[in-house]
Amino acid sequence: MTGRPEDPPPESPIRDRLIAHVDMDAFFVSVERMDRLDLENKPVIVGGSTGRRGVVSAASYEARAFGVHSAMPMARARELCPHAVYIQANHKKYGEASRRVMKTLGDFTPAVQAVSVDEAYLDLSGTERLHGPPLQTAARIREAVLRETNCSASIGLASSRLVSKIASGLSKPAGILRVYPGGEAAFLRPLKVSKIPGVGKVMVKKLNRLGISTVGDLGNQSLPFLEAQFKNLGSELYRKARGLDDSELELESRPKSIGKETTFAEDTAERAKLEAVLTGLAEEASARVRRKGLCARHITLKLRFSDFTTLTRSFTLEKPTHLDKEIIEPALDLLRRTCAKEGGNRKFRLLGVYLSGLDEAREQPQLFEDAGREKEERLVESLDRIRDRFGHEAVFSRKSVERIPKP
DNA sequence: TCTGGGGTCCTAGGACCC
DNA sequence: TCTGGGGTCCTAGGACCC
Repeated sequence: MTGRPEDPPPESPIRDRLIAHVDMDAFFVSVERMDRLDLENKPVIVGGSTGRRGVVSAASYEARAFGVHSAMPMARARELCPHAVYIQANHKKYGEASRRVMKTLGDFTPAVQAVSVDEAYLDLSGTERLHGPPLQTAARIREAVLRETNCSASIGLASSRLVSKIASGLSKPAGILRVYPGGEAAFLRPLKVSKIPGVGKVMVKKLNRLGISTVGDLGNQSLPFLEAQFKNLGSELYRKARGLDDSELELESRPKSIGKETTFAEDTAERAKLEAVLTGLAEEASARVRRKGLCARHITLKLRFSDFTTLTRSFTLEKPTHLDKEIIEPALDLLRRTCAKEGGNRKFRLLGVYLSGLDEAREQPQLFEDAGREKEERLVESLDRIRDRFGHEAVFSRKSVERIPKP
């Protein structure tokens, strides 16, 4: 990262950067509209997949007019907007559309950080001679995305990730908003504190209790006061309120964790079913870890009871692994121990497995006692090949098959 | 109204080591 | 006998994001 001629000298002001935050508008809805012209101008709601137990993943602007928003329980959405078109979320489809969006963004700069399926930061610093003035560049990016994917995007332009993200949010839908260097604090001052990324429901409540409702109010507080109230978060708030953010784009990153969880259509206390489901979840999570060429050291079991209380139990392996059976066994063990201790006869609402402590999979030295392991490696390899062609459901372990009740 | 599934980051206590 | 200080790892929980 050092010594390249285009790097600015370290003392040069960071605000010379030009960061764009590209945020797709109601992305899942746009993708669904690609192959359904009849959805144009109608309220459309894309929702979760667990029977009636879903939440809204995306709502078209027509649906939002009725008060529907993402993360809202589907039951509530149906009350507010019964005449909307309801569509089951298809994440595979959105992932493919997302790749096309990111590829299009990559035509403007190699410095693209995809932060989620529908959002990316672009570092456009120094591209003015190539692309022209920033606002014009943003308009061309928006048009290119629309042309290539038929999806609408909003774009914020500013000197940092923080401010460009807030700007894109305010410009929605299909807008472009630029905050000029030096104007960050004035731009932020009138906004509600909830506009600051990282300030959620809990923090808003706490701030409001202190008489702080706008970013301007927040900016009037002293650093010691905010630190006393919020510890480390306080100093972050102090900086964010002033639009200060010198964080870099993360252009290449390895995931920190990979997990798979599911909410049952109906709560259950049936041990055989729980173990079968957990086995399936662990297999799928470890298959995804393998696909990325990684190994995991920590296994976390997540469970949620009928009353929505949620707990996690984790276990650290001696050696990282990506083998199904080395993950399934400890996961089942965590489940059994937890049931014995605090399960009682409580019904479960959700089960999940998360794998973390991820690292590159390394070739293990071939020891004699590893013959069984070697066999296991070849087994999962061939299973993965089948799954690559036919999907994860093409192959089940004996355990998860035996115990999954026939639909 | 009744709460998905994929994640990230932070905090904090206790164990353990030097 | 009374009792250090720092660092790292493990575990659990919680806020937050899309």
